[in-house]
Amino acid sequence: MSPRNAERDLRVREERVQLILDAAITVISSKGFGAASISDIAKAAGISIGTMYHYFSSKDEIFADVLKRGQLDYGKRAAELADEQTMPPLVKLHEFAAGWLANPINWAYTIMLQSARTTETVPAEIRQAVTDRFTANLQPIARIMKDGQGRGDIIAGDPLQLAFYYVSLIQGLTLQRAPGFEIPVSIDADALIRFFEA
Amino acid sequence: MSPRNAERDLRVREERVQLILDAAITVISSKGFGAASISDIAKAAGISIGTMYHYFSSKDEIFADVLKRGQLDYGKRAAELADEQTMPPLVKLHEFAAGWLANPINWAYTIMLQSARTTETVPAEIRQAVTDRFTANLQPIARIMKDGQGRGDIIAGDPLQLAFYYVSLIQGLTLQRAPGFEIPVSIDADALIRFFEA
Amino acid sequence: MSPRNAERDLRVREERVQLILDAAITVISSKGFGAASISDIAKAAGISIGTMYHYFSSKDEIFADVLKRGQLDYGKRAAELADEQTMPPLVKLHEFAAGWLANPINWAYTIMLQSARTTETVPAEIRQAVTDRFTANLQPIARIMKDGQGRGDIIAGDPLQLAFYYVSLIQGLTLQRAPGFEIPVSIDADALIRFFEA
Amino acid sequence: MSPRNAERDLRVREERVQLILDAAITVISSKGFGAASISDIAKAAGISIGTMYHYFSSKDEIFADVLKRGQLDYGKRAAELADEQTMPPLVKLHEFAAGWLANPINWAYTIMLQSARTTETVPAEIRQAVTDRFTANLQPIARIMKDGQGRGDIIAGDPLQLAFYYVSLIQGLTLQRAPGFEIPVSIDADALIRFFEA
DNA sequence: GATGAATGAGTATTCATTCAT
DNA sequence: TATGAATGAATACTCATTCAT
Repeated sequence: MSPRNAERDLRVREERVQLILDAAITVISSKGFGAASISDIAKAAGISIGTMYHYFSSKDEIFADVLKRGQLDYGKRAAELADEQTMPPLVKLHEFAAGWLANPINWAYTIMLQSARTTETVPAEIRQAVTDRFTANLQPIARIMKDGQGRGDIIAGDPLQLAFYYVSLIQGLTLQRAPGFEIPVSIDADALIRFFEA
Repeated sequence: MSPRNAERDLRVREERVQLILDAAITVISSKGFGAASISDIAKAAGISIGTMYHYFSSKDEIFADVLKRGQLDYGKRAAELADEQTMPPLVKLHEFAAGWLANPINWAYTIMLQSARTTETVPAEIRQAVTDRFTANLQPIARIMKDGQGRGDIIAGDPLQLAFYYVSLIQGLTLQRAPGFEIPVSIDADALIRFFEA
Repeated sequence: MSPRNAERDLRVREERVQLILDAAITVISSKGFGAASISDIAKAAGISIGTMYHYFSSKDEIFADVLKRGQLDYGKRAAELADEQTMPPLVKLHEFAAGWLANPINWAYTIMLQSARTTETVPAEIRQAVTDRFTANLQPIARIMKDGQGRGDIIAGDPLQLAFYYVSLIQGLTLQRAPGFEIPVSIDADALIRFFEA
Repeated sequence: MSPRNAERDLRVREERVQLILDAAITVISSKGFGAASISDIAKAAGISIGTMYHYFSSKDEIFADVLKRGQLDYGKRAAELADEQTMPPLVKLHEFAAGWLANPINWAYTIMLQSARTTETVPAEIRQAVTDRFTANLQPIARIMKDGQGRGDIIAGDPLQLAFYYVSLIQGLTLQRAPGFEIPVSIDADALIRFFEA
């Protein structure tokens, strides 16, 4: 019946979705979360508005998926580092922080995370899902903290709480990086991990 | 006409302005920065839209003034603590963090600060002013850090950088507090200042 | 506090509402129910789109109110005739039918009535309200039927059922009147009431 | 290529067309005339949108053809009854009305007929064609009326006018039948033809 | 023929801002 | 000063139609 190649269609679809999500986070990070419009995103992705709605049913869905993908990528990176066998824990923490701080787009994820969790108009189930993913992503970091404590490299304290403060500090720093309006203080992973060194 | 009336008028005006700014931050913190409308704020302040425009010339001005007042209050509090003579530096840091974390509205200031600094559509001079106030507010905190280092209470390092990381950590933590969607980790000033203890 | 005249404001409001409802039924009757847009109605009413939304919260509400007003007017006219003491019942039926058929806009009410009752996307409570009003409006007509039967002027049968067929016939006839595309049969109240004469 | 294939192709095509028209009237009768979309109809017919456009050049054409087929079917049924030799005229009227009222979809044809004839945006030639078919369809009904008058079974009056009122009454009654929101009056062919009995 | 992704004009709705009273 | 009705530009979303595969 179908003269189409179903497999290829699926691959094209996946590429399109990624294209749109990339465009979305780019626009959000330059225009701000509230001011990012569907037509801005469509323009950035080089597709029409109609096509956007072919892949996403609403602006909210796009934003939710952008955030979800960001959280999943971030969780994957944390899990990879936690499972890695040869790198010392402090180096892992350094790598993770450096990777996050290197991308000037990441502050946008922090804002979106916060907006999704605190804005009353966001449906409760989405707020819960975002919170759950955030909490789940703390686990691998906590494992790294615990490993480091076992080796005597990392300061004492509940590993989960340490992970939480570590992530909060990274997010707090991310927010300070406005291009062109830098604060006269260096933001670097070296200084950051010093707070967690034993 | 009489000086006493002019004086009274000025006082009434100032009260109105504060009333509106209070309403604005309340609405922003509950509905989110992007969704806060002029009519929401007017309703929260118990005045009409027309009256709002007697005191502020635009929505952007209201937002800018909300943020400015927040930054000034915050700076004043930091300066008071820095100048205080009897309290040990670590206790000052504890007090400051506890005060900030206690108010569930403060995350909204963090979001506004960030939005103002990173959104391209915000005029450059406002972005600069916000950054300047942020930088200035680091100074009293840095002084406290330096005092603590002199007494051997606080860890080594550039006091300004320590202040910056301290503030970033507070802001990062503030963002995690979504009412009803708490993360199973306690957020408290005790745990926070431990990172700065010598 | 208010420098406005509350009473006058209310009167202006009521006038505006009527103006909009008038414009709406006019547009609906010329462009069709489905093609009548908010901007068409605003243009016909000589006001801006924003003003429309000042008085009505949605297009659906406008349509519902147009229909409601039509049904209430129609019910009022039926009740007045039923209560009238001197006119013979058959003359009342003639008057009512003639009045309805005289207004070339009335077919639009019939279409709206039908659309509201049969379209699945219309909320059930509105569908029920429309049906209830329709049913209620049958009562005065049924009373006229009964009076006529008592005098031997009107054919036998359940008065409510007679009323129902009478109204259905009027509505069916209304639908046939397309301006410019007339059917070569006269539509008049005389012919209509003959079916109900004893 | 072979005549037999061409013939088969034609039959397949005709079946497809009927399938689409059936799907269209089903969707229209459940979602309403204005809300019926091409993709709804394609889904209901179990074919793709692209395929729809192989058989019909536009949405308007589909609607026009749905209505045309409905009118032709209806006219055919009327002609068959008129030509039938053994059935008494009143029974014919009863049969015709009962057949029409039995199908809960028929109200949609009445709405479409009306919309096509009164909406200004519909091309004049289509409006004329619809009117002409409607008028033509009155002829066999008028013949039945005349036969009945000859036998003394049916009331006096211009047969064409009687036919017109008869059809209008059927259409008016059809409109009242909203599923789930019935009016407490029975709608039946028995009651209907009584109005035409001598 | 069959498919459904792509397009963009059109529509409902919101909201900052103005201004007559 | 205070009010809130009026405005219209901006924005999310829909859907008939086209066309490459």
